[in-house]
Amino acid sequence: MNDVSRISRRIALCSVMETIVHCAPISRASIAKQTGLSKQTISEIARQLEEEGWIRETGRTSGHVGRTAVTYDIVPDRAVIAAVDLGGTKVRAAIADLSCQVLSDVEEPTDKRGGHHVVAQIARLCRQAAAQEGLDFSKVRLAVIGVPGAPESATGRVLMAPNIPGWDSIDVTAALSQELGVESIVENDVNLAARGEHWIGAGADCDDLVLIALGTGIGGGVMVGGELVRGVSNAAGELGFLPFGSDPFEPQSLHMGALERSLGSEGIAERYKELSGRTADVKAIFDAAADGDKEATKTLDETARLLARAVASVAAITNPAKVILSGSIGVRSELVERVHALLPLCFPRPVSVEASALGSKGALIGAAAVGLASLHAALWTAGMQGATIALPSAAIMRERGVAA
Amino acid sequence: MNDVSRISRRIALCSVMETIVHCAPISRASIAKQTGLSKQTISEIARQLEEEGWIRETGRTSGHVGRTAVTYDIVPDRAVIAAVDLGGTKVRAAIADLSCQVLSDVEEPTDKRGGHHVVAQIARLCRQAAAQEGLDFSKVRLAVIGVPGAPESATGRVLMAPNIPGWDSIDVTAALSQELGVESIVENDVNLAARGEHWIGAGADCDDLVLIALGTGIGGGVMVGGELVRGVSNAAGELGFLPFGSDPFEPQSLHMGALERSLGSEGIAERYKELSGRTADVKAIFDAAADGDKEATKTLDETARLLARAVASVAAITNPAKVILSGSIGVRSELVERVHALLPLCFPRPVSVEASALGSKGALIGAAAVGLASLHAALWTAGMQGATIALPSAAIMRERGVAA
DNA sequence: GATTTGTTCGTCCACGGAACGAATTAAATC
DNA sequence: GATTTAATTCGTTCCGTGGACGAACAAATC
Repeated sequence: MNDVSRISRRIALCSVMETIVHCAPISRASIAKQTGLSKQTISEIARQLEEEGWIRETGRTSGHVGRTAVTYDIVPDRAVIAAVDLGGTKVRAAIADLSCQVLSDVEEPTDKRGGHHVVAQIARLCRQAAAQEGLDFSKVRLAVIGVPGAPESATGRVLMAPNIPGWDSIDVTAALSQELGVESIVENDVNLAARGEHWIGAGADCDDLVLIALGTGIGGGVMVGGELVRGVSNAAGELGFLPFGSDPFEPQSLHMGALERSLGSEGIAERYKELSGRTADVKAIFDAAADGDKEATKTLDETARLLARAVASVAAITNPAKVILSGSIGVRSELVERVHALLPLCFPRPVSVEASALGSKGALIGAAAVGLASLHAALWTAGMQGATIALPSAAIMRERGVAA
Repeated sequence: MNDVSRISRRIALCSVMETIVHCAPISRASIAKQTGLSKQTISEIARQLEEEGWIRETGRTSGHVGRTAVTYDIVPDRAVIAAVDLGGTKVRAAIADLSCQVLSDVEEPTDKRGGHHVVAQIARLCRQAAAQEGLDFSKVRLAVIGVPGAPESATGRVLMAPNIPGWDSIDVTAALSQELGVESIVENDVNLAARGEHWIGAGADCDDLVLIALGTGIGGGVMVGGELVRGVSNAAGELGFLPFGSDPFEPQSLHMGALERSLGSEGIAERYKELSGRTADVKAIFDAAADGDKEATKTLDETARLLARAVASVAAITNPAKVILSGSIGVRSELVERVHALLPLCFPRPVSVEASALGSKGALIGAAAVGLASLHAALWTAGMQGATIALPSAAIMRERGVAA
């Protein structure tokens, strides 16, 4: 027997697993109803899954007419993944299990020495996170690492990550895989944040969205049809290089993009200085504006105009249902509200603009989402073209008490 | 037997059809080798396909050791589709058959009365194209119509199509389906052009590309991972609304986008007038520049700078492997070369920029591509998630003598 | 004779449906 | 209130069928 004839079992198995992940605990009869497969097919598959340790009996139904049913549940720690959010100042790691719970979040300041030190730090944090849940690290099958910068898939290097010295010259993916002993996926952190919001955050209700992260710099995560857009060199969503805000043809705009120069935190501070003559960091400018400082208010207005233009740009190109603002600066309601007011003045179509729901956990949750989807795919769909096991919906996750 | 158990046959059938479409004429033994299915499975399926009239014997192999093989081929006119490119000034229609040949291109000036008159005209042209190939119109299964504007899938109206009066208030899709008696798909013409270039044009070697059409106005077709990006309201690629070029917050920018106002043909002519005081249309400006007119040259420089910024914008957001310039103005080498020179000055990553290979036939070929893919899907994949029959590659099509 | 094509035959996987026993609740009767 | 009966649901066994594969073999050609 070759590929094709076993494929129906594969499909059946996937749809059973998906149903259990979504609806556990659930009886075999219910699975049969949901999947449309016959009861004895379900029984066969359930027997196999139980033998292999993926699921187990957890109880029985009661209280309604008819025979009680045995209910099955995922064995959550049969396989887990590690999710990591590497920032310029701190690293966070978490473990996510097969039932899609995100567990044991640990955190540390980023090792300033960069290079292999950070690789080792990540590996240590992952082990620590696993240990904290009482899990043997061998249960970890995959690590997803969100990084600020553009991972280059061919070489494993991470380009444009100024806060992590040395990562543009070592094969980070290989080093991490080696250090952890499992496959690792390195992905841009803003992309992951978008994936996170799409799973259980502000974008859970739409498959076409863009997340704009505004902090020290500006970045974007683009999703089309529920899939992340990575681009040919993992550089999609580099909104900092949108050619307006400052003169895009000035040579410096090749290093720090035209928009980033005027919309990044430095640019905002500079604008305030130009208007008022005073030096202040972004937080101080927000405070000053709240206290009625004219120039600070003007600075925020100007900033929001640029942000609105950035939103208009992505809306013009990918026409998303929603644009999510995130990052320490992007989530400020002063900005979000200004964008609400300004966007209709420069873009004719309605675009829903919202602040991030997951905040600083976005990238970590996104890493979990990517990792779990990838794990499911590796374990069960096994190369079936187009077949995927959807993650449980935001509604289900809320029900299970996973707060954002 | 229900869905699941028949699925392996479905998959086998799809992969046999794909192989025949790609490699016809081909023997059953070769199909078996290519698909990995066993010889007798292929024989069974071939028998069924022949009975249903999809394929037929066309010859026998000879000249090599061993028994001669019977070769099979698609019955090309067993089912065909109609492809239509509706422009503001003319309508073109073509028939494309199952073997993916695009036949019998007919053309007419667009009926200026708009509305149902244009619907009727399209239907007539489609019938005419079929008749020209000696095909009974009942062979046509599907029509794909490229239109300038944004089709609204919910209502079937076509928004923002100023040259076709009335189409923003009638259900065009339904009217066409009714008039033709077959399902019809209405799609933005620039999107289709992108799809066409991706199939057998300048973008045949990459799955992430953006086509920018520069003519009277400016539009974009975005492909990510080999799929068209339509956006939540079919308005992806509305590059005219990129917020630079003119002041995006001027109220008029809500009607004609900021970039379109300065990069559309009117904007170019206006720029020339401002610089030189002379009135000229775009073609005359190109001619004047060729004759050494300083202001005309300056106008083109300015235009190319804006175009380069538009390219930079899409490159920053979706990071395509290639940007294809098309449209009567966009393909001019004077512009393409200037963009080649200017883009590296305002965008740090390499992006391949090329002129369209299909020219004015792009949308028509794209419509054929969309239609054929959809027809294949309807006939054989029949709702199998993720399964697709790929169109024959550009190389195969070239071999068959389909010139761009 | 070597090689390739295409058919026939037997086998095996996998799904579905019917029938049935088991387990439980709801209703009816004593 | 206790007991019997009906209804319902769960899960298994058994059998039929679709469909793929491999082996063997006939046919056709160099």
